[in-house]
Amino acid sequence: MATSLDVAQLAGVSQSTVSRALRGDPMVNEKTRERIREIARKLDYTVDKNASNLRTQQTRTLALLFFEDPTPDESNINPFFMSMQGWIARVCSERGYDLLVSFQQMSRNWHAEYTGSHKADGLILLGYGDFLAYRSKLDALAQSGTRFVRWGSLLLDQPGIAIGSDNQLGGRMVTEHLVAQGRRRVAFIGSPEHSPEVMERYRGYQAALRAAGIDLDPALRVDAVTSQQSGHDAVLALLDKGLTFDAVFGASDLIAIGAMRALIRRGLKVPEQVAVAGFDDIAMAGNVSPSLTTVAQDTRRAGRLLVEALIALIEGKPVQSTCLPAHLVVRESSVTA
Amino acid sequence: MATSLDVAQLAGVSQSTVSRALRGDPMVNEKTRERIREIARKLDYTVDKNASNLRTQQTRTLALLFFEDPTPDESNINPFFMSMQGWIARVCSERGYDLLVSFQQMSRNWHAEYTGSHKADGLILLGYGDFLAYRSKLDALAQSGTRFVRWGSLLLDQPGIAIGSDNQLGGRMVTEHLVAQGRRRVAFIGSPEHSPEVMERYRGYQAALRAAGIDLDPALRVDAVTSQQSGHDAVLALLDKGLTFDAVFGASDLIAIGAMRALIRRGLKVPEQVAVAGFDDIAMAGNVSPSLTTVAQDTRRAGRLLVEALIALIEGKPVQSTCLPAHLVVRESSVTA
DNA sequence: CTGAAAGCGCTTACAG
DNA sequence: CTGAAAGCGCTTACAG
Repeated sequence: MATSLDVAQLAGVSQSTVSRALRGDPMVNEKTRERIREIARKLDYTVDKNASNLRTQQTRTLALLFFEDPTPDESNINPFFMSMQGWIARVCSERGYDLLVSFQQMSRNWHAEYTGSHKADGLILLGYGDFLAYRSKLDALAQSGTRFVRWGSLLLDQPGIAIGSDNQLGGRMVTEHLVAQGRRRVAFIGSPEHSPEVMERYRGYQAALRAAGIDLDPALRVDAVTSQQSGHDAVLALLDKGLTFDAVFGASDLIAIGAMRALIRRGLKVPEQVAVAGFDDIAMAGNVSPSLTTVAQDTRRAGRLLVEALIALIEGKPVQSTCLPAHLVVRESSVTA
Repeated sequence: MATSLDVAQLAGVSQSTVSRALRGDPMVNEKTRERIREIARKLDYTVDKNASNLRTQQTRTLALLFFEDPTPDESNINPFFMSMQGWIARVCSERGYDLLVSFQQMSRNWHAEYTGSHKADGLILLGYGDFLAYRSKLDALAQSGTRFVRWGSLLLDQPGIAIGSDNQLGGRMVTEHLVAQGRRRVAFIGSPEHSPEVMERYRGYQAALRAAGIDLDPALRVDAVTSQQSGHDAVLALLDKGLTFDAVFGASDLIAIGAMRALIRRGLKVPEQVAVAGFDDIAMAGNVSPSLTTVAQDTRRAGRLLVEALIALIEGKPVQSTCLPAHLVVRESSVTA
């Protein structure tokens, strides 16, 4: 593998000049620069990132950390996050950054592992769940001067920059929509205590019911993690308790789709007998049958914003937390013809 | 940020000893080792990867390269690849490797960029399409001694190690299944010339028809890239030409799902009038309605195999290309009650 | 069992 | 405009 010294030798210049020429330093004579570039190309020479990173103390690499919670579940990742990652990866490459991707349990050392070891200049935190448990890690990150942005709730008391959807408004809109369809007994499936985002969606749900003069029935709230299975089981639990309800708001599309399957399997008609709505607008939502009413989050814009906020942070520019608008997408699962 | 020298100073030993102790060198006195470890922990010291990589000339990083083809499409990545990536990431972390993820167009320099610059010890190539165009890149990779594995076809004349599904058998099984349902006019939607995997699926389709004594009708083959839109448009094209067919085999689930939508929109009953089948078994396949008959590829096993083959390659161990079994998953879209 | 020293391949003041 | 030299923070023969 060629080094800058090999290039220098062939070009008849010093290694310093090669380094300068390849970095486009205008101090280097244009002709020399071109000659050096040509030789480098012929030799398939590429700057050794480890050497240059070591020297400059930066990596031009961002780390994307997925948190799997609460169980290190064997099943697939929420497609919503996958879609986000797609955009994050694109923007990274657009901005000349490499992207390190890693799945994390909330084990000991991830907060020190990336920036301490100079693997990355900054972190993007995605899908972390229980914010109480993570709080101390976030504090440690902030304390150590690590640059990071997280996707999620914009709760006031969390350290660092956050980009997130307007979960509360989203939850409110979707519940208002269900109520507008004449539904009075709206079940909520999800775990507000587990994740601040779900908490916000739940608050929106509460607010909408309150505004409609409908009393909250605590029995209609069932815990669930973000998976079809979990949504499925939650509906069965409601049904088996003999509770009646005419609508289900799943805290995520995966939950809602699982819930819908359970309803249909038990012979209930969606949306006639039970209307269903979710949150996220993953690709599947538009393709299930009946197609799923949901709250769309703009993963494209979110991905871009996350990357750009982090880079700004790294470059020492001012950055603000941002709340993205969410919008209601009405489909078949909530509207009777 | 603490360095090994800081730790050494506090521990009253030399920097070499710190380095040895932290790497678990048994030469170092056990008590000293423990003491050093303790101090390192207190200081939140992490080995600088750039420095150690530079010294050892390896990175313990793998790069995952997605190829978007043929258009640098704005839309989402095939969920099949996303699922694969999930498993790849998990196995990487299990094996102590970091994972660099990058979307590539088949632009100039990706083949030199990763290993030449010591960003990664090896490459995983995913979703590359036109193998003719990539052939020269693969040759260059092989020539430069770059370690790489690719997901895809096991065509004999491609350089390097490949892991792939038995596309031909898969294509054959699904077509045989359609024929067994009494279908005689089976359309194929996909572009064999564009991708070797699709080519193999197409060959399986041909073989199954031949075995059933059904003449191949070239008019029933329509090009499509892997997207719902493309599958949708292909069916419309067939319909608008006035061609008749009683089954559609989409070269991917995305294509098949798009095809199904187009059929339904045009008032055709699936599966009664037209049976539909796909390939991949993405999560959506089981959730659309009617649920989609398809050929399942084991992304979990595939992801593991890709990572382990690449690591073996890096460690200089013998590695073989592997063809994974694919299996038919019969669902509602192909079977009349 | 431990330390002093070389060297991985760069970047960048400093000197000319 | 160019070169000689220091130094980024490690790992690992080599010597003791």
